[in-house]
Amino acid sequence: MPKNEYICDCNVVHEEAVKSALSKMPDDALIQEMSSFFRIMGDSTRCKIINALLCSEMCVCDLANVLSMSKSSISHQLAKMRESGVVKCRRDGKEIYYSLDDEHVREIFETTITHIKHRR
Amino acid sequence: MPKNEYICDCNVVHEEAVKSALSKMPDDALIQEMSSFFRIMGDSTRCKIINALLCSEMCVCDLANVLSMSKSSISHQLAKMRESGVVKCRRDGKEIYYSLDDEHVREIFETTITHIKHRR
DNA sequence: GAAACAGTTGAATAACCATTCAACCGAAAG
DNA sequence: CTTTCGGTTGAATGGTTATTCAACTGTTTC
Repeated sequence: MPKNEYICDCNVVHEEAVKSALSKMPDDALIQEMSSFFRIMGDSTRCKIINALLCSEMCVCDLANVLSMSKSSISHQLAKMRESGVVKCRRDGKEIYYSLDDEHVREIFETTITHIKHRR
Repeated sequence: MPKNEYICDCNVVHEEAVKSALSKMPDDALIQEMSSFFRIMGDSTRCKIINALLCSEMCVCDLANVLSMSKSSISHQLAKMRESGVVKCRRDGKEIYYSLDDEHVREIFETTITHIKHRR
């Protein structure tokens, strides 16, 4: 009789809860997209960008001035934020205007502010 | 006359928007706490942990079995998640039970799932 | 069409971080 | 008090990532 029938280095304590959690676990693609979304939000530079975009859409030069950073650095961040579904953009002449992807992003951001302030 | 009166390497395009965004920028402490919160959510292992905790509270061994990972690894992650206000814990005898810090965390997590699925 | 300017991109460096391993702590049971 | 077991912790390492720099696009204006 095996001492431990589980993969990890300990015995399961609550078998029903483990089975239930396993059955409700989303597929790996969704987990990857979620963690990627949060990872992109999880940087102080990008949080400042999101904060600026809460007010109004902005071009790269505007954001560079708000954050006192180079265009290049801001552009690199915006590219990642766009890829992860945090911001979207539109071109108008020479300028490219960035804004939050949709209201979900605003909601997630503002609920987090509430959460942080609440637990202080 | 200086060609560029701004800190960054380009001219501002929309001065009013920049000023407005600067005046509404939260203090640095809040930005740090927010980005730290999101950074902790932004890892596939930790997203799976949060998913498991949506169902019910769990001890470290339960989570190790759900994720097929070592106790040590799970424990390291939980320590960070606790520090950033994602989970809380309580001791009952030998076991320590972890759960989501509060309903805000659940709301942020579920809104993000909705956002990801919506933009697919 | 050439200059000017908003923005992008790739490579390189330096800082950061997830997992592993081994040792350790603390509560319960014998 | 000793053993057992759930859980924590610190150091080490391999992988990831933010910023800088320099070169490059694409659009407008002259």
